[in-house]
Amino acid sequence: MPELPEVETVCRGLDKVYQGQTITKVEYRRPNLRLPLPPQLPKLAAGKKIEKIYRRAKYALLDIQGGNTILLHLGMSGRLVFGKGERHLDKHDHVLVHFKNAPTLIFNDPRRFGVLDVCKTTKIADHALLKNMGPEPLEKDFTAAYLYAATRGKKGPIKPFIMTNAVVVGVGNIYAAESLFKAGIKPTRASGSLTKTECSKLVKAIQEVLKAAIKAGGSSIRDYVQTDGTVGYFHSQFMVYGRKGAACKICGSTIKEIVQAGRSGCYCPKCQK
DNA sequence: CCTTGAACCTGCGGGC
DNA sequence: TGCCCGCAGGTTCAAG
Repeated sequence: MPELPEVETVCRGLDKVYQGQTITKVEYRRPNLRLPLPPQLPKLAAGKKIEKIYRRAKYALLDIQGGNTILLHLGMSGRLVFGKGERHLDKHDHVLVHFKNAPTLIFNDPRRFGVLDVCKTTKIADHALLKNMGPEPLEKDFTAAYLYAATRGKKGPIKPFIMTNAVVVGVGNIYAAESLFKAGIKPTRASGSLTKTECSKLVKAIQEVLKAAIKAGGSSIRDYVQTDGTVGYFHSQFMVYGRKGAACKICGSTIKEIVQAGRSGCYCPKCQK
């Protein structure tokens, strides 16, 4: 489930629970996820308080005492769950963070596309995983003028383009499809063919879709963090994603599916030009 | 330079 | 019931 709205929601929820809490121990149950787990982290984190938890792109960032920041990426299947006692550990519970006076935080990730790393807080923007990231979609530097300039001369299709982190972060497969529907733009359009007006519509659509999803996610953070996250609370809001063959909620046309850059996506052939 | 495709993993649902 | 196949919210790297 981890797209930007989920990560944002998780960060807000975690911050409430863990800000000011003292880590007693970081425990690895395997040596790596997508990348090796940082061997220095358990020593760096033991006895340190968490100062704050926030988000950049799809990374959760945890500032800890001593000037270090933990980077956490949930990949495709990562979840953060509260510990219920070690007897209930799942085979995909890879990292456990124990606290002096708060529930154990467990990083569970069956597919192991997730990432955990640590670096100096002052160097966070230069971290290899973050340094080439484009603007945040909900910040003021992500504008129609920016997107228009970025798309000039680009021949590739717009959907994979807006999913590129160097262009804008946090727009995953679901919200790319939903945003393009909302903006009335066909996912196969050459990026460079978008007019200024269309860029403006697309920026607005991305922002509105993400904000709405964050709002919906906010109501499900408890389920998401405390249980196994099985809920599909936002599915009912999807206009196109996962709706291949179904009727468009606006015009009734049959929703079509296409594969672009290895990712399948849906669109309405009538509403999207 | 740009774009596409494969690779990294496990689990689940559908078809037979 | 069970096996095989395709597919899944992300990112990176190599090849064309």
